[in-house]
Amino acid sequence: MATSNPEARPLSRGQVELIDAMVRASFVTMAVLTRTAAEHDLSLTQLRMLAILRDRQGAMSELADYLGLDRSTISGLVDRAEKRGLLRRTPNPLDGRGVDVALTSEGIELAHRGAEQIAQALSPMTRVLSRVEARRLVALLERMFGPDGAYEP
Amino acid sequence: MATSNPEARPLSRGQVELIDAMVRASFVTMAVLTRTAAEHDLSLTQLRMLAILRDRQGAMSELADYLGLDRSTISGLVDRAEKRGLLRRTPNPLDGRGVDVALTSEGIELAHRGAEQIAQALSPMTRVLSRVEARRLVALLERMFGPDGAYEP
DNA sequence: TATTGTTATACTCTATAACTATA
DNA sequence: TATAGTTATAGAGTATAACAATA
Repeated sequence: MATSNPEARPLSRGQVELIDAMVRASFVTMAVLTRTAAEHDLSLTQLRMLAILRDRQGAMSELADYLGLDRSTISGLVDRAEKRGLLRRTPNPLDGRGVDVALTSEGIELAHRGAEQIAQALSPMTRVLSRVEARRLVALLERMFGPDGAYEP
Repeated sequence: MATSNPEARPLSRGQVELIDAMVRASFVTMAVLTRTAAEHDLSLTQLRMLAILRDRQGAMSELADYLGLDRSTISGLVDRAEKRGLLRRTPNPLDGRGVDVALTSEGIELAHRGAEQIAQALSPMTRVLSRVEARRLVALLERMFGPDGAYEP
């Protein structure tokens, strides 16, 4: 439900400008990510799943937590990726209900190439900044959104 | 197809850190946008459409250009929004083939509330920065992604 | 009883292809 | 012929509800 909050704290002009800039930058960044994923016939969600599984394999339910999606949604995502040979399901030996998921070598390679290609696709923008500016921007973004690892793309 | 480019220019460590930070920040921002839209039973695409139409009404095909989507996709989006009373189609009086789209007052109000609520939802993060830092961040983002208006969220 | 995962169902988003009406 | 828009179709992503198997 829409929690209407008519007495929200008013935002300064500078705050609004920053929010607009962040939203705009995010849309551009996501568009690059989506396009890069599509070049490999992957959705953004599939690419995120590969990125997560590259760092840590685990149970279906853990995957659901990381991606913030329902378990039934994960079943479908894993189905399609498994059919493409990108990952494999294995029954959890300790819990008869559990199913673990791990990338195949093909999946690992695709995740790696995807990450590399995203970086290349974004680099024309990031290269605009000097070394000092880049470091400053990273520091500001981490102040706002938390340091490395707080979120899993 | 995946244009594999094995000889892409290598990226410095600083560049990679900046790219990672931008991607992470974008995912967080988009998650806030998606959640806020969902509170009004809107998809992110629907919210974008309302935001675009708030600034300028126009032809279906213009909407397709702004959103970067196929015209057939726009037909469906407009169908559902029209059924909800958020916008209205009117035949273009100058071109018998054309159909113009404009928000209803209900649509305008929802677009306005949506934008306000997004700003409120993002403000806990942006407020972390001082006035000077915020201004600096906006300048850096605009250097990278172009100034206001280059992209339409 | 509670949890894990799957399945059935329904809806949105998206593109492609085929179509119509107009230019 | 070319353009604007719609429709039919197909497939992915998503959630809810119902379910089976296991804990």
